[in-house]
Amino acid sequence: MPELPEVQTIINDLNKKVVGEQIVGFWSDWKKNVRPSFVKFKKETIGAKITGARRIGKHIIIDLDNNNSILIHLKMSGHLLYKKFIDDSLQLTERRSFSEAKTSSLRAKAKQSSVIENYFKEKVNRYIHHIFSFESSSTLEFSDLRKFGWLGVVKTDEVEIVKEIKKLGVDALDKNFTLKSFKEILEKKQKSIIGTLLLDQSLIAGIGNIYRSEILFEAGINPKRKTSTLKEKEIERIFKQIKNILKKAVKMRGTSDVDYRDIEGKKGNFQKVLKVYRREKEKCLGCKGLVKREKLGQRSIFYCPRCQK
DNA sequence: AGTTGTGTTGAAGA
DNA sequence: ATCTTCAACACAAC
Repeated sequence: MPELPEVQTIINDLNKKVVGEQIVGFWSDWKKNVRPSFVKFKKETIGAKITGARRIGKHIIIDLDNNNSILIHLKMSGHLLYKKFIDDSLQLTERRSFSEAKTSSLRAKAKQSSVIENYFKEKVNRYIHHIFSFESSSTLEFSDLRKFGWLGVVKTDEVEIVKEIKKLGVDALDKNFTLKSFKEILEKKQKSIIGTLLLDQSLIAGIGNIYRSEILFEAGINPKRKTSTLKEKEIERIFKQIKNILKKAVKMRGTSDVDYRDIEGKKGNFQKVLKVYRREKEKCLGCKGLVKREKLGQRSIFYCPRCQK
């Protein structure tokens, strides 16, 4: 789910709210996605204080004061939730058992308590698989319905050599990603389809399925164009919109089209200004035509065939 | 009730 | 190399 703007929003909030917290506990019920292992992860993180958070592409990096860093990828359905105040009636173990219960009698029992019922009304609280607890008694919880997300601990000075990070291309909002470097990437990838190229994290890191559609709409470029056919002016338009759309989406705290939430469980705002994403068969906002949905590779792409040439 | 799609990305196959 | 398909997983919508 989260693309660059959502991850950046999480990073900004972590830096505001979680820096200084000391980790005193870590719990997980999906240990196979904890690296290098649940036991080693605990050993390397417990007792340390959080010194800051940063981002590379869609990866979250939480730096600790013991020369270790926690790496997190939220993949499709991951969320980080920071909970300052945990109601006494909602102890961790209790929340866990209700969370696992889903439809059973335990769930029925959960409904008898209005606090717990409210808690589980937010879907994001029903799939918590990893929990950090802090000395202050607040928690950082990793909710992940589809369990694709992972987290791990590495030495801070070895973050860049983790294979997932190492193979990333330049970050889309990094100042080193310039029009010149964009042109060089296109030069090397003459045979690529522009809509597909924008998703390739090994070339440019951070753009996902929502923003590639929005970027190409704003640039007026048909997603199926081969990169070799793009004219100078068109390349400039795409580049400008990559920066423009991503920055605007960060300002608006990301897109909560379906289930993205910030670390307080609140929605972003960019879904209110989406122009083509998930608007198939609706009126194009630039002309009288209809927004089209097609498959590019395995993924849906949304565009206006009239506005995007 | 079975099929299809979902904001990600790695690995396997061609 | 490079592209396509599948798999990880759970759920909602058709």
